[in-house]
Amino acid sequence: MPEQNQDLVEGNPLILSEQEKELVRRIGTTVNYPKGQIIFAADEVADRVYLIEKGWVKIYRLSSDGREVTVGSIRNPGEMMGLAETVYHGKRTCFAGAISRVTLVVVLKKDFFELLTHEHYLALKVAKLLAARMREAEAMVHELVCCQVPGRLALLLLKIGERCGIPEDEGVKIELRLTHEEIAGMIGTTRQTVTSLLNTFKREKSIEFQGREIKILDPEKLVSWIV
Amino acid sequence: MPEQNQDLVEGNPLILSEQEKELVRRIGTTVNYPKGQIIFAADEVADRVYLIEKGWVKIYRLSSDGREVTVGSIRNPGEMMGLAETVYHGKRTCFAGAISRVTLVVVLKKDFFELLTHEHYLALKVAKLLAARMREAEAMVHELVCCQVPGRLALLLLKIGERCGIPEDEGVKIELRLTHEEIAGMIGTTRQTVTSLLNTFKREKSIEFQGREIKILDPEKLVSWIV
DNA sequence: CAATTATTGTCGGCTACCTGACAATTGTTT
DNA sequence: AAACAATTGTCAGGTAGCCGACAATAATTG
Repeated sequence: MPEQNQDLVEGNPLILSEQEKELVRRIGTTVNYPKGQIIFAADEVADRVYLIEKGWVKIYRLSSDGREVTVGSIRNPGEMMGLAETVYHGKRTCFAGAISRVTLVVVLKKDFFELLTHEHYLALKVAKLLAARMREAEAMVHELVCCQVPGRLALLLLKIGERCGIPEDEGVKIELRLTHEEIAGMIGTTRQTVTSLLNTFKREKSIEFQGREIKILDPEKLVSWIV
Repeated sequence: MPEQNQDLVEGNPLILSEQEKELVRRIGTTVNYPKGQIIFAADEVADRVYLIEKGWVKIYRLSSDGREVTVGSIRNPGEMMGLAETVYHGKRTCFAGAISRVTLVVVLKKDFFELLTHEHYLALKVAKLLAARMREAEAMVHELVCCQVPGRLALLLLKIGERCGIPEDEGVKIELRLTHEEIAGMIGTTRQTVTSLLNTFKREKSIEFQGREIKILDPEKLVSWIV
């Protein structure tokens, strides 16, 4: 059972506290999705929000040539998703896909808004959450503009490691079984480039492969790729 | 006097309504900044938010080699700024610089939060605002990943035109007097590339220069650059 | 368990775009 | 008006990373 990096829960505005989760659970329905399932799609009406209980979800758009572009980051257990579009407008602009087997609490927009007006400190929490995501998105833009591909890949690995990595002897294991194609979509490059760079990182012993999982051995070395 | 595209005010979540602005004005102080002035800087304590009354502001970060990277879009009159960082954490992560002469209403965090709890529908407005910005940032990421430089420049011109362009006979004039360097920072490319592309656009009569201002003559042609 | 599909590894050519360098023009200061 | 600074225009390398193609594994399916 992957135990979350505990210091990230307290004070992390992205993750709901146990009480907050409880409030959401009370007005929602729990649902399971198998790996690979699409949870919502672009152009659908955004009439519900989700709380992730178990598993990971990727938020992506489709480019004109059909490639998946991960515009948000990966959403972890304890996070909400589908928030921005539900709070704001009518329609989804992106897709949400289950990276692993996922358990979600689904809450209808109407019920969610009612909760927000009653527990009105929650409205502030939502604002904080969106603010934190904003910052993340801005950081992403910054990286895309300033770093080249090796740096972006190194950064991605480090970020994923921090977010949902499992500390082990001699490194941090990333249990998400991302394909190189998925990784490429997250940092704006091609599959081939990801393959070759990961092998470069492996050769210099920054990372190691365990089956299809990646283990970060030397974060320092990865950092040095970030130009 | 640049009159805002009226249909963008109603229903545009980025721009405050007249009543909302009035509420903000009542608890804030009006200040003027000359063109070029830095309004806030990275690492400062984020203890205030701003309402833009007149002029335009760019939100940017500095890359390690000193280039300005515009991570948010340009902020227009009627918009708030400095919101995300004030709502969320302690410190600014980016800079705000006056593109033109600017008039702002400055509101202290404490007072702003008090307003939010009293006029609690305003908290929802803030959430909506941040949600809209999120979407914008995600669109930016998508563009950076999927479009090449000519497409990104075309898109930028079209977006600026829509946001703060002034419809004229035979086109839309962009009154912001952006330098090619500034434009480069907004789409992640170099100054030289911007210069040469703008001239390409001029040659095909998609745009025209009026002094240092740009006028969009043929949006269709610009769209066709977006691969 | 074989058969099929998905994922990874590798390589050569190609091109979009960056880098640096310098001249021409425009804007600003004294 | 002269002097200076900032912005724009242009051009010749150089290169990071894309594209296509194919082989080698690994994972799924019937």
